[in-house]
Amino acid sequence: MPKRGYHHGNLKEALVNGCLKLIEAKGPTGFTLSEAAREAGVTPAAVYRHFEGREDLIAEAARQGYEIFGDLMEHAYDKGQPSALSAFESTGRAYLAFARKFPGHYVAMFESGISINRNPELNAAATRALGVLEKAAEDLSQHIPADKRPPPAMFSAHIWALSHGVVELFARGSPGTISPYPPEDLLETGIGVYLRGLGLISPDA
Amino acid sequence: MPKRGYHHGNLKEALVNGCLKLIEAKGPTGFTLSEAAREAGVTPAAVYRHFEGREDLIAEAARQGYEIFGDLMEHAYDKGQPSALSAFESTGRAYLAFARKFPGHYVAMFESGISINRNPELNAAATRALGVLEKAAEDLSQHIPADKRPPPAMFSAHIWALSHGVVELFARGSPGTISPYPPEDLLETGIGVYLRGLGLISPDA
DNA sequence: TGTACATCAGTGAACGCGCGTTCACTGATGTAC
DNA sequence: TGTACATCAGTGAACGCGCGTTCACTGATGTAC
Repeated sequence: MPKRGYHHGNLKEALVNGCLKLIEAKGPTGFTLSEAAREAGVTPAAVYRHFEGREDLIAEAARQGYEIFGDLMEHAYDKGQPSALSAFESTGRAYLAFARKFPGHYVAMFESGISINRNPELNAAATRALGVLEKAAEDLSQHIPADKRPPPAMFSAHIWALSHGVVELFARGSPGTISPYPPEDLLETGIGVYLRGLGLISPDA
Repeated sequence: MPKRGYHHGNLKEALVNGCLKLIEAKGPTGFTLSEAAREAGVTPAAVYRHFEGREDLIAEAARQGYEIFGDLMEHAYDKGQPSALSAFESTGRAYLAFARKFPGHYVAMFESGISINRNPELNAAATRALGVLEKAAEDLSQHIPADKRPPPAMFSAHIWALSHGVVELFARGSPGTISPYPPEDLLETGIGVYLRGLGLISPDA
């Protein structure tokens, strides 16, 4: 990568990347705008050419996260078709894969306290991405025996909560919460038991 | 509460309380030592009479949290006896109740990044509290049909993850993650489905 | 009960520092002719 | 192709501010006799 002179060339992206790195290291409220600028090799004042401030920077990081997340989810969903069950399981795995591969984005999206309604672009990206999850859950929900079918929104909330919990507690370096099992296995087995409880998987599978 | 003069009387507790309040409002890295002092109506310098610094203050908040948590868990566990199932479900409900009633403590304990091994007192409190959860899971685990019994550690990791996820996503004001169901119901039904999947509850209960 | 003294828990001033934000500026790039 | 000029993206100095931490200090409390 060539060393640039007075003009950075791609400062906006560089700032987002610096922001993501800092979020991973110190959490969404643990770094300063000046640190982000330094990370990108630039004066704090330069940040204002591209963002309104620190929060605006994080919101952009979150937006980009939702874009990536949405793409991954759609791809996973399509790949699992035409079976509702396999499409669902595929999105579950993709969820965890995303959280592990893009921890900074994940935090910016779900732990930064930035409202999804902060700006229309962010809202649109989030709505699309979360829509895929909902859809996968609704598809599968159709296959649940009617007498034990929970509302799709509840069903999807359960799965999301389990996934999020696994990410937070076991897929991070969080000390004191180490599990002897890899997060992938925990999530897969956890979802498996849950689906069995709904009659979606045969009892002895 | 009488206005005190030069001597505060119970500054240490007041600082912990201020810290908890600030954690709730701004997250574990979102406030300063000076703010905590101000919250307690005292000079920043006074903090050093009781704590080594900001992190030490948070660690004490976490320790107190684990003490309360441990007490609640033990009580819930005992109350559910002698049935392993009802003891287990009782601790599950108590977990969520704790998270809702003591959000500052909860964050200090599980989201602050403070290591459980920071000091022996903290470690002892955490070990005791988490031990109750493990025990409840192990008891119940005995009742799972042998052919579908997951290792107790995995079983308890699933439940903890589900509980934590419900707390993080649905029991907070986190915008954009609102669910139409109260967190209590989500957790209760989620655990219900899960236990059914393990054959611990009859399929048509 | 009174007094002298030790201990304790807070003050407030001081320090150097990094922060966010603004501003006039300047070097680099793009474009019209 | 060359040149003049507009636009753009960054600089660096400046500002006032709140931070963490230290220090000698002082007011309040506890205790010995």
